[in-house]
Amino acid sequence: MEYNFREVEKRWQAFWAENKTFRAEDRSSKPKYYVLDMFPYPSGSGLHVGHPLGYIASDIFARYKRLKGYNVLHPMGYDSFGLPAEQYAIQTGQHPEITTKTNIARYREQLDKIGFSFDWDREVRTSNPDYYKWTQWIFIQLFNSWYNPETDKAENISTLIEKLRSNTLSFGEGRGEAFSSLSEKEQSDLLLEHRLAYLSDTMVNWCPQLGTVLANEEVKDGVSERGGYPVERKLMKQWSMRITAYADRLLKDLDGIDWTESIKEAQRNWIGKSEGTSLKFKLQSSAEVIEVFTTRPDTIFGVSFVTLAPEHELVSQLTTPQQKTTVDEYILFAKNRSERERMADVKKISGVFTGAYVLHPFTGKQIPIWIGDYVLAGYGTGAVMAVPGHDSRDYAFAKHFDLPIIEVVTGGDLSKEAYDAKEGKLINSDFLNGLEVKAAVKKAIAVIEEKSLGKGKTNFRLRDAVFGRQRYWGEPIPVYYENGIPKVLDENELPLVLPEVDKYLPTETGEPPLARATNWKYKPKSPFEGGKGDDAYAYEHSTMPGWAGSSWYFLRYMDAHNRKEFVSKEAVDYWQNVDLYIGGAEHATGHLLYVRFWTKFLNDLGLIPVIEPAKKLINQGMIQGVSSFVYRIENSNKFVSIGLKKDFETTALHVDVNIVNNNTLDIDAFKNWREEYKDAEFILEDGKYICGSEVEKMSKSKWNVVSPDLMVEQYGADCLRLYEMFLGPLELSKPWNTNGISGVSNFIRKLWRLYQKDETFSVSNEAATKPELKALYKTIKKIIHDIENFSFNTSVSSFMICVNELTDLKCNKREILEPLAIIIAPYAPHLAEELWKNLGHTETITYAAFPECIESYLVESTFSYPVSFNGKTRFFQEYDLSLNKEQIEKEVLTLEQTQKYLDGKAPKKVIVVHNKIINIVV
RNA sequence: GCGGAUGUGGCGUAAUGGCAGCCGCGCCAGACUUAGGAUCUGGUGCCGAGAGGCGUGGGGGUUCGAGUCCCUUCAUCCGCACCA
Repeated sequence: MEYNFREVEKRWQAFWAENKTFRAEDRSSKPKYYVLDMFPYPSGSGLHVGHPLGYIASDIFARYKRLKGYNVLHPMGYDSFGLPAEQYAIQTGQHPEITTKTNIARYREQLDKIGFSFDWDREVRTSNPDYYKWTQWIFIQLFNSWYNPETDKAENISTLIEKLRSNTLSFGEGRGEAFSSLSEKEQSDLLLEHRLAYLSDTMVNWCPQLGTVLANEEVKDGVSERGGYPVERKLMKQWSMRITAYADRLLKDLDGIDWTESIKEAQRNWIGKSEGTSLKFKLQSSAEVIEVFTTRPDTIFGVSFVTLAPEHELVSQLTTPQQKTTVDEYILFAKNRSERERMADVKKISGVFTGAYVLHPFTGKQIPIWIGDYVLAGYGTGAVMAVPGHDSRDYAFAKHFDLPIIEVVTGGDLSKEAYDAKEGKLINSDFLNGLEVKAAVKKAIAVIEEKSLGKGKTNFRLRDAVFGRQRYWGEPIPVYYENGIPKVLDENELPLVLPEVDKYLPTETGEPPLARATNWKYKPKSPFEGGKGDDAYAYEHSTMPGWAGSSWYFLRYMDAHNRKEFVSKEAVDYWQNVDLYIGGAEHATGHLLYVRFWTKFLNDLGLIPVIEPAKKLINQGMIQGVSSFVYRIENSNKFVSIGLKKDFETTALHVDVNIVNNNTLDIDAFKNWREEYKDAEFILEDGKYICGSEVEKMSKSKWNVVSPDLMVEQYGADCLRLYEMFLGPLELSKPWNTNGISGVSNFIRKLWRLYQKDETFSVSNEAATKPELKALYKTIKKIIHDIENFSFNTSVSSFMICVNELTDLKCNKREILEPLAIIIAPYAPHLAEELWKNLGHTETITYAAFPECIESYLVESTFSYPVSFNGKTRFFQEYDLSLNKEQIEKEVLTLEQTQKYLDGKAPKKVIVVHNKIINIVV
């Protein structure tokens, strides 16, 4: 009886759904294990074969853990707010909610076909009001919190107000003297400078085409990540998240989590901690000072000019009348350059002299002040002390404008380039002379601090995250404005539901789409209810960014239906955090940083017991598409096969990979593919049309998308699962090809046949032989090792070896085949369930016990030693494993073969490695 | 520029410092056959008739022994980047 995967897979999928087989228990005596996939954005084009790669791996792991006796939480949901649905809505007028629902339904259907063991009762959708109510609630907690540097954690804003009132603030600029006497608006403004969710005038990445601001992570090479539109810098009143308060903890806690080194490094880079010193330079002409930040205070005597960012606040004040026109022109020039232009000519040096001077803090010498756009306004103090001898950017600037270059550290050749290395001895440096760089840095800081010229300081590259989006399809920010003062809603007023609008575009006056909503105003309580009963107040019109909902979803799965809390204490105390998180590496500095930030914040408030969202993270590689091309001869409807195309002027056109087999075009299918090709003519080679191919990102527009549905239809879900794992190491990116899938398909049939006798299902109850037991237990050992090391490709290969061996042994015994069904169940669950049932079990295989590895079946009494001479293996000799090294050495030297290879010479040394190898050195 | 990764047959890949190429695809030969893109058997790194030699991007080193460890260099991919 052949294995009918279509019938079997459908039947078991129905069984699992009906019996809620994969439901995680909230209370259990079993140890817990939480396996999470990064939830998908439900796009209109459905899943392609790349999506399931990570899901299959996590599903295997989840199923394995269930067999190992764990209470496994393995949920799935949808990150369903986002730009594509909104873009589509703008084009078609279709409400994003409708397209989102349709897309989700399609995703669900596709996911179900692959046989994932998700606990669907816990599904979450970020665009669902029951969900975003709590996203808004967390926003309110962030608004109501500030970061107390003394306790090094977030606290309720009331503790700050208390400090301001009692004038006991021991840090900051001491602006709280008369807090109580400030107006409500002034108090609000002051508090906004401390709240973790705050409103401020911020330089934002503004994308005119998308009509919204973007976070730094959403801008790549000066253009928007989505759409690729130009992005410019613009000052706007914006909601932001004070993630910088957590910079140090986000950095430090990386050491405690088992994430890939590349992700951790990307985050370290992004946070960009740098330790140095602030240093004040007094202006020559006034009492004002320019403060700079430097990591090389040791080079202080090498300063030959000071450079300010064009946006620096002192620029207009210190520029001399003679230089004013030049400087103003330069500032205008710098301002109008888009980010993209600035990045494009990083190498081009531009700047102007202000005409003003500062005094060197130690020598008192005059130092010219320049303006240059290589200095960034947003980093440090927006001003640098230029040491052209030992900083390559200062060097380039000095060379370009012919400014002096002073050598203060030995070791370089300043006529050629700057010497940036942090080694060498200090020269021309007064009290630092003769010191090594490291010692000089220490000494310089000490002297600077002693003379109150500045102090040790840490800077981060990390910026606060802009949180508002001028978009429709996102969570409304639960804020209204009362006389210009932002106020958050009460918890019982949540969710603030996304209102209906007539169009999904900004208003004519450039307001976000939410400004189109009619009657969408905050109505305060009437005087009868104890309120003031004034006018209705305007709500905030921007919405939250895509990463808001995904920054805490891992918590919601623990308690998905809780109507009173975002997650109950009981649930989070039990489930803690994610044990295994699998997803793409593209979220390294976006989602994965924000989710860590919110986790730490919620922990500070005592709402959850963990400081990190996931203990272990694995990034699956990307599956790329292999595009196929046909070559159309210019001005014709004639296509030439790739081998002959050099004789013609041709245009390469993408062709649907589904009508190309092994680079050979299905000509009839091509003619039917599109009306315009109905009468196409072809120039063939060897009677075939051969297409060209190229590896590209899998995308609809490149016609290289392979949907998992087709694979499932043709080979079955188990085959797809095994094959995707068999492709190679999980972390590796690879182009999709189905060249090897027949091997996996054959393997499944071969495995099925092991359980058959005379064309029907039948296993024997005879006792297994030693070689049979060895074949099985060797595999069990390997599979346990492989799964626990996430080496799924090698485990598929081990299954193949095992089935090959058992086939050779003609093994048909229950003692072997029953455990075999269990160990393969995580990989090929449908097949395993069917075998399990046929073996006479009435329960699902999901909770069977994973077999222990019994080492005694693997013990051998002899070993066939490779005997090598000078490292080259010459022959094999079997010895009893009870023999010790000396005995083997003695034995092996008496062999005729050995004598032959020794060729009369005396062995210099004989190395015997027990159970491994014999090496004779001549 | 900084950081991370990866280089092994025709292809995807495998090898706790111990026989390089497991497993699979492809290919070659054969068996069976109601001629199928089924199934089964054998072969398949390169050079060589053979004995044998050479082989894990290149060059050094450590070691009895290196794909694996160290140094160096090249190539490809990814992330960050006038961050003082």
